[in-house]
Amino acid sequence: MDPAERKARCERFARLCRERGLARTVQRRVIFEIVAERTDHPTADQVFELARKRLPGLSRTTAYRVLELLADLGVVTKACSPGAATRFDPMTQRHHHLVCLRCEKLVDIVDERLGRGVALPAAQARSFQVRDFSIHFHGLCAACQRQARAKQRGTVDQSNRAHQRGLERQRASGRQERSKR
Amino acid sequence: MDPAERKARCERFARLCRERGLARTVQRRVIFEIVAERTDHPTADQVFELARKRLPGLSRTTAYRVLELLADLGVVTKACSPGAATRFDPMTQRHHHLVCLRCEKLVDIVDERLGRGVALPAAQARSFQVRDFSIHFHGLCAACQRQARAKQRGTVDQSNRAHQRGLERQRASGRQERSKR
DNA sequence: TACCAGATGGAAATCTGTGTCAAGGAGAAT
DNA sequence: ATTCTCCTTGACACAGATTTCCATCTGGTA
Repeated sequence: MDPAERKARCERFARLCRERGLARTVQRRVIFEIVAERTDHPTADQVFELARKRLPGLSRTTAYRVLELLADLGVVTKACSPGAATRFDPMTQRHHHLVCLRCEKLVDIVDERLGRGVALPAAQARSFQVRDFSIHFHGLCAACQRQARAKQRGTVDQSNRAHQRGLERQRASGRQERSKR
Repeated sequence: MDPAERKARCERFARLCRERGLARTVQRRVIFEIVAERTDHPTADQVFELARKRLPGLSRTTAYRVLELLADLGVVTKACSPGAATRFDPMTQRHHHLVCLRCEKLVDIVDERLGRGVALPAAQARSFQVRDFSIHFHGLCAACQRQARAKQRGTVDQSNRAHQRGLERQRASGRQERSKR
C-alpha cells in the first residue's frame, strides 16, 4: 500500500478519535493498522489472530469491539455474504463486489465508470438519505464454472478437485483454529 | 399482495417440488406461505416463530432446512446485512435495496430503470459469469435522520423515542422469545 | 500525582446455524 | 386399503460468531 495514503488514513483515524473523545489505546491502534494493511477481507477472528501476534494479551472481545468502533467511525466498512462471518474492509472509497453464488468468494471491483448514472428514484430519495451505494454482481467465479462444466460431463479434472479441496479447507478452518484453544 | 401473483407463486413452488421429486409436506407449504406473505425480510428464526403459530409441533431445524430448500429452488432469495442473521425475501425478480446504516432496516426497490446501463468491466466479465446484480444504497432512513437531528440539538422528540424503543425491542426480541423455550 | 470516565480482559451467555439419528409420514406399488 | 420404501421430520447436541457482564485497569486531565 502507498505509504502516503496509509499515513493519511492513520491521521484521519486519530482525528476522529479526538473529535469523539475516544482514548487512543494500543489495542485500537494495532487493530486499525492490521485492517488498513489488508487488501483481502479478513473476518473479525482473523483480525484478532493477527493482532494477537503483536499484542499477546489482547482479548477477542476487544478485537470485536474495536472493529465495530472502526466501522462506526467510518474508517473501515463491513461486508457480508449470507451465512458467513462478517468481513472487514479497509477500503473506504466507492467500490463494488463480485459474489460467487457457489463458493461465496468476494472480490472487490474499483471502477468509477461502473456506478455512473445510478441514482435513487425521486420518491425514495425524499425520505431516505443516501450516503453511498454499491453494486453486487452475483454469478459464478472461473473455478466454479469449470467445476460445473466438469460435473455436467460427469468428469472431475485436477484443477477442479483442487478448488473443491480449497473450499472445504476454508469452511473447516475456523473450527479447527478455534478448537486448538 | 396480489392474489393472482400469490397463486402463481404457490403453483410454481408445487411444480418445482414435483419436478425434483420432493414430498409436499405441511411444513413446506406453511413455511413457503409465510415467506411469500411478507414484504419485510424475516430472519429464519422469525419465520420459525410465525410458522409455529400455525403448526405448533414444528421444529427449528425443519424451519431452517425448508428455508434453505426454498432458496435452493429459487422461490425465495437470501439477503444479508453484516453481522446479522440471514434474511429471506420472497421477491425473486431483479430488485435493489435501501439499507439504513443505523437501524439496519432493509427496504426493497423495484425499478427497472435503476440498473440500466450497469455492466461489468470487460476484464472481469471474461472470467466471472454474471447471473444478476443488485444495488445497495447505504444511508439513513427517515426515522434515523430525525433522531440524528434531535441528538445534535440535544433534544429527543416523541417520534424518535418511539423509533428507538422499536429498535431495542427488535434487537431484544429474539433473546426473550428464545428463553421461553 | 490522583482521580475517574472510559476501555480492557475473561468467562459465560446468546444467537445463528448444522450434524446426527431414530421415528414418522408421503407416495408408489401391490 | 395395505404395505413398503425412502424422504422428512423432530429432538438434541454441538459448533461458530458475537455479545453481555463485571471486575480490573489505564489514558487523559485537573
